Amino acid sequence: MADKKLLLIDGNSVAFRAFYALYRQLESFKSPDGLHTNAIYAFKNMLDVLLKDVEPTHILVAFDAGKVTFRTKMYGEYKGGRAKTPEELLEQMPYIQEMLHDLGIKTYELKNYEADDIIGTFATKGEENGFQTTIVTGDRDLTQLASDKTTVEVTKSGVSELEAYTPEHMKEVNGVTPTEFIDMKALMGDNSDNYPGVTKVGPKTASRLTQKYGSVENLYEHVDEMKKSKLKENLINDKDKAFLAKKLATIDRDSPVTIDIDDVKRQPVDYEKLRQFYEKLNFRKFLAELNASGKGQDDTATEKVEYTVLDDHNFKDVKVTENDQVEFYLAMLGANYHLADFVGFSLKINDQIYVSKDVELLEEDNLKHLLEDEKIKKNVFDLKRTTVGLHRLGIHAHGLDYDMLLASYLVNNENNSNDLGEIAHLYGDYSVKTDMEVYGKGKSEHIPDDDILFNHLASKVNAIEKLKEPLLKKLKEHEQDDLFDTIEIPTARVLAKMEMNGMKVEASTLIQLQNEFAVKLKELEDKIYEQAGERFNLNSPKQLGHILFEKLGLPVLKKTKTGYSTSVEVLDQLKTQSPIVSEILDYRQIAKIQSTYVKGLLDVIQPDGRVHTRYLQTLTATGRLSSVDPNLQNIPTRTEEGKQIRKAFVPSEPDGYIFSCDYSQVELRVLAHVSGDAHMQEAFKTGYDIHSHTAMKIFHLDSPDQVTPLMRRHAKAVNFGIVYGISDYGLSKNLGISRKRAKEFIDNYFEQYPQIKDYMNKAVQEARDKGYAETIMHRRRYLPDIHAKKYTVRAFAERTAINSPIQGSAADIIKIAMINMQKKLDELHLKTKMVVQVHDELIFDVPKDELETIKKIVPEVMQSAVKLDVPLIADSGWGHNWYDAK
DNA sequence: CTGATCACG
DNA sequence: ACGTACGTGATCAGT
Repeated sequence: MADKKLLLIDGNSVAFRAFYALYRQLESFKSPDGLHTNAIYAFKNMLDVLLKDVEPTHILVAFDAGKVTFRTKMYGEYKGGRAKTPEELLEQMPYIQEMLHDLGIKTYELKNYEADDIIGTFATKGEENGFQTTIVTGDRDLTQLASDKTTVEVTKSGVSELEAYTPEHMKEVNGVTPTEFIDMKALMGDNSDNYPGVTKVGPKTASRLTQKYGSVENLYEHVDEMKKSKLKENLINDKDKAFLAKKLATIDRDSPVTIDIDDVKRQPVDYEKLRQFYEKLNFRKFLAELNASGKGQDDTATEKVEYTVLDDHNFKDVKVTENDQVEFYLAMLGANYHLADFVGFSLKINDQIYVSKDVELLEEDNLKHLLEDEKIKKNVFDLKRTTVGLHRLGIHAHGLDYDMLLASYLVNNENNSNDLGEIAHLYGDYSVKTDMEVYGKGKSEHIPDDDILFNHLASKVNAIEKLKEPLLKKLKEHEQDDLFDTIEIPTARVLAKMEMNGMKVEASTLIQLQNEFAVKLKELEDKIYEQAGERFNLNSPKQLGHILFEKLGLPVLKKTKTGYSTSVEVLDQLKTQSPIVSEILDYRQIAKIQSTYVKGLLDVIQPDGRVHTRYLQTLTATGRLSSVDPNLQNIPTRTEEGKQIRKAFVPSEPDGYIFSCDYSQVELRVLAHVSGDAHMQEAFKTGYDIHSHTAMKIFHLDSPDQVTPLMRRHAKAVNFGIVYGISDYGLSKNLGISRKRAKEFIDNYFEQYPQIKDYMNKAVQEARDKGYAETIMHRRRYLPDIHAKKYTVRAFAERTAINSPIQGSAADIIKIAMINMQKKLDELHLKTKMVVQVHDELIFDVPKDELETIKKIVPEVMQSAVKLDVPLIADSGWGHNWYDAK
């Protein structure tokens, strides 16, 4: 017999979560009849995940039957004062029930009882009948039902993440057993259900008392023995409240339900009705799934795309003029397009689609011309990838001036997918599958049969064409057409050049370092093992924690989720306790450099003696680039050992130079600009050292001479903190000063730079009003969490609202500088190559005789990228390797 | 595949 | 009473 598995879902609570998970898309999720469908859609998505994970034999979705329950009769204020359920959600509830019915899932509600009680009752039935039970809810109340046979999954942020409450997890979180959780709630009450517990008792105190006394009843038997205290007084005064709260908090595990466990057995899906339902609500994704599964089909079978397969004979038939609409897609298997195998290509010219696996056809005159002619405009998905791929075939692409990937990134960068199919789905087009569906993943990744592959490639060019207009319309609505045309598209072209050029890395230098570091590491290892009295894996935080905190008995200053923390922060404080600690720190530092940089870089030097990174242009939330394979944006610079790595980065020509130019304080200058703060602007205009200036301001000094190095260091941290959306706690931790002192710094700061404070308030308010934060070039970052109920979540969104326009505008600025820079290099026919970007810094590979020109033009171009209310300053350095270019 | 750690701006 | 600085990527251990 199959396993007996019971899934119990709190329908109202999950629908509520589902509704808010897609709240931002509320108005885009509408059926043709005008019904909102976001909660129905998200509910189904979540249900699919659950069905897959749990594989239940029995399911019940319980709903609340109405406002009046035995609890409201007991206590009139129960769940009073709650915000009314939004009408847009209420209207969806019957449809959720209808959908569940079509899916063969039982729904149930019971007059006078809440969904919780139905679930409690079935959880009991499940335990009695030998079921393994999973409960899913958005409400922590139900966690009291957790047992060895019953797991309670509580939805975390959104609906996709779940927190599994087992008795063990309950113990970790609340320090009590599931049953004791009821007593804990009795003492602390429940704000969201609007009943009080004992005055001044919160989760901490409630947990402590429950752990000590086990139950409310037992606590009150012993209350007289307690020491005189405010707490004791409160406990005595609020005894009635506590007992009432206990009744309210207790889920009825024996409510008079009229159905039994056999009635919730999963029934067959009614595919025909389900299809009609999806059609009525315009759920194209689920319809596509139905089609794909071949279930409940009618005459709308999976869309087959018409295409012509190109080969040696017919490729000449492809003809194109400047007026044609052209889409092109070049397929490679694998993320790293510098190396990945070609799979094929697809080409759409007006209504005609061509596909082929033979990418060498692209080198034929007519096709090569099509791709290289600037006047023939091509729409693509991932301009940079396409450009690099074609370059490997000897084709120099021009006229790629629309990129679906970049467009979708600008419109909404919450989803950072790089998959054409996934992105198409976001915009309601399910005609194209994801690469994962077609190619598989991991071990089973493979190229499918021709008809499937060709259909996939054809559907891609189709989707690029279909979604172009809607995406351009969105860009226009967002006032992002300039950002798209004059920044992102040209940046993609510049980055393609930088990546293809790559940077020369001398393996010999790295190998020499590798040997030196190996000796140092061996010495350190020996010393550490000797003091530890045993050999162990130094790279394992777990084993290291065991040695330091259990064997050697060092004090535990910080813990992680999984055990002792052994981070730098902790070890730095323990340095004085034992010499082993300093040696571990040294070991860690060198081991990091050895494995990540020396070994890591050696692995990615290509046969041309160079590394070819990929800049990810559509990943970050702020508009910055990121760099992978290898990451050239985190090459060490802070320690001398680390810095040595930079000696391996050399110019192409032996007597050439690496030239580096970085913006000075670009983020603070952006802040001075966007805030309009007169004092900060003045400081930048007069060319003050900004951190000293800040030190003068916050320490009330008259002259820069009075600023000590410590004051400057503190002021610098405050300036950084401001950019990050400061808190006194964060600053105090960073500087190792008291929280009070940190608060003084911040207060002084805002007093001295009042418009900065105004800016921060305005940034947060604007994010609340608009739902997003925006850079000087209209790059957006959506911040749905700005309305979150939980303080931590909301506060994070607020800091983000402050930081994103600053970090993002700085990213806009350097992108403009890069575009102008490449243009200048081309105009002057220089051989110098721009090779690396590190957020506020550009690195160049310069032939000897161009150094003087570069010294002059690079800072000029960078400083004039945009016109701010304060000057932009860029500082240069150069040498025969990256280390010396400072 | 996730978490801890540490490299960068 | 609570928990916090903003962005990233690579490596390793251990589930």
